[in-house]
Amino acid sequence: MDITQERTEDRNLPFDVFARACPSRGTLEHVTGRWGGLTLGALHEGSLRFNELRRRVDGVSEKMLSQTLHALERDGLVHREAQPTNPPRVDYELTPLGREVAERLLSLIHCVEGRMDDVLAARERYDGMRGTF
Amino acid sequence: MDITQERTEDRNLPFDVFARACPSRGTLEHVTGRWGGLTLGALHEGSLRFNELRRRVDGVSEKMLSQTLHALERDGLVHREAQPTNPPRVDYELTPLGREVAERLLSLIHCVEGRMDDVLAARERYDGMRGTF
DNA sequence: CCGTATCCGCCTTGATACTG
DNA sequence: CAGTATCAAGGCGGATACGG
Repeated sequence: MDITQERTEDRNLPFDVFARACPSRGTLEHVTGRWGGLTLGALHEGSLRFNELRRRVDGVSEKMLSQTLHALERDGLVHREAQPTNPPRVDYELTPLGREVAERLLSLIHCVEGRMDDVLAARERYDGMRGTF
Repeated sequence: MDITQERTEDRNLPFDVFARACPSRGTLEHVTGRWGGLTLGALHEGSLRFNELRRRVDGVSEKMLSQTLHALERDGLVHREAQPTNPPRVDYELTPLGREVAERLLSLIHCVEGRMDDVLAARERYDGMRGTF
């Protein structure tokens, strides 16, 4: 019932991410978490319905997507627009704040994707070290 | 013995982060994981030794820091420099690739930190909705 | 000082079933 | 379609002890 379990970290103390009790650490984890980032990334391309999102983010379960969306909505990054029709239609889209965050996140994602061959090469070097030496 | 448990995701397929089997998803998780991001952030300020890092990143255990560093080193984001002295001294620092990634990550972190009051306000609104009526 | 090895509890996750 | 409820399983992460 409590959306996403907040623990000890969420008290109001100075905003130093490195400190255990920093409130922004929680939000950061929602954003960078396993599904949060991919969800924001998907929504950056435009408004999406629940099951569209589910199909787009490969591997996410209904439950996790639901939890993720609630957390992001609560943090003010995602806006939920429900139409009381039948069948129901619910659209999710980024808020202005969400767009800002998503853009920086995508910059990171693209950076990693673009340098992926470097990463793969580094891995082979690393693994080679331990195998032969 | 296998550093950081790689699962099904790590095959060589097209680099579409949204796909379950995308190799960059793994690296992205190392970078944005609970401790990966904070570790990169700390190292962005300069080279650090193991225990300096451990003190800097509040709440990380030896085991998790060790795992995190290995994953980042394997991905070519962090360089490990061991001096065979006694007592041993090991310095960790970002590689050029690591610096690039860390900068984008920090941009994200600072964005979230800077807008934290918006987030907190959004949360109060959200929680208020569910409390009353 | 710099880690690795082992144990173990708990939370996250995923599957399934169900509701509006 | 758009979710919530429930439950079992296992991996993640912490604590501890030990090794180089």
